[in-house]
Amino acid sequence: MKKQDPLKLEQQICFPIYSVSRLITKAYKPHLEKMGLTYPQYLVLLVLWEHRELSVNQIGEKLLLNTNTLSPLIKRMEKTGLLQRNRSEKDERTVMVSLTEKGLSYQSEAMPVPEKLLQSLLSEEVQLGEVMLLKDTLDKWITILSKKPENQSNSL
Amino acid sequence: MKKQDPLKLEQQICFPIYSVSRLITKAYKPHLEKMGLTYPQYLVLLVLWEHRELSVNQIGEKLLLNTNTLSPLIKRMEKTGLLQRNRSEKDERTVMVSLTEKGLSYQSEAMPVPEKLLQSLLSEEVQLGEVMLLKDTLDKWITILSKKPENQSNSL
DNA sequence: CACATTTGCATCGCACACGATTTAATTTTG
DNA sequence: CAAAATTAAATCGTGTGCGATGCAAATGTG
Repeated sequence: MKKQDPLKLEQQICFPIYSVSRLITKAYKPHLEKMGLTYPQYLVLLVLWEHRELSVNQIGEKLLLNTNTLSPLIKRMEKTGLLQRNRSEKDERTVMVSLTEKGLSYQSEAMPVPEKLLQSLLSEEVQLGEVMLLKDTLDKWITILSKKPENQSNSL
Repeated sequence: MKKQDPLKLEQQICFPIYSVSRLITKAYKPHLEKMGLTYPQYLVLLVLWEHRELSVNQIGEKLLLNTNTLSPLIKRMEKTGLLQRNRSEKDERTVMVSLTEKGLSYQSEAMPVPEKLLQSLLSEEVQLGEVMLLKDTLDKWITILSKKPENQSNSL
């Protein structure tokens, strides 16, 4: 007999996700600002370390972000010398993004960060297995939520 | 033998949290925009439905948001007639926030929303029990992360 | 009781997010 | 092949988040 009032903050599922997301971004901060990075910029580096060269759209597909978010973000990263933007020759509409030496070189410094962060999230209370379960659930939700074409707006 | 490269996007724990948080906000949108609300504004209403009158700081404690975020947000909500702001008489520094009739009246419309959203997150793949586990983990992380005074910046 | 400190809120600047729109390049279709 | 439709980025406007700072009211200290 747990949920009496679905509007109580403590009963909410979404609020903890929203809060933890912000708290984790904050926990990343001291590690990232040594490199002059924000968390979303770090995510862009992650996919470029893995794929070397991608279009703006391809980065967006991997990070689930649209160009209206990515375009200015990538331009800021170009300005700080992390990456370069080049129009594709095959398709003039496409902008290919690739890392500079500087952007590549940050990989080694970034390597230990996720592990450190994970460690700070583990405790007596929260074991690694539990984290893996959580990740599984979240991954399934990403599949569900990013598929939804237009969310149900019947009674608008 | 799962994690070879800690920098691969798929290995990250934090990225799914970040993405799901944004996707959930988006999933809330069609429900909230009927009332002209954003998700953070909805959160403010949640705590006010529960507590009737709170200072800006008290709202911030419950939502883990600072006044530099809340002040403008609350002013926008005052402008749309959802709540009112009053300086406390006991302490002139304190601004007490309380709901208007309009803000109160939205409660009934908001009531079914969390349940609808939860339903949209459940599936063959994701059962209710799994969601409860996830919430437990996240709540523990909120405790851990919101306690950290200043995050470890040893090698700065 | 003067004065330093603390506290509560607000303001500023910057960086996301994202819906809506624009522009230019490519593809489709008649 | 020309007009229409589609696609890739970018731009615009609004609303968060948040570190840093400012300011006025309250509190603490000698």
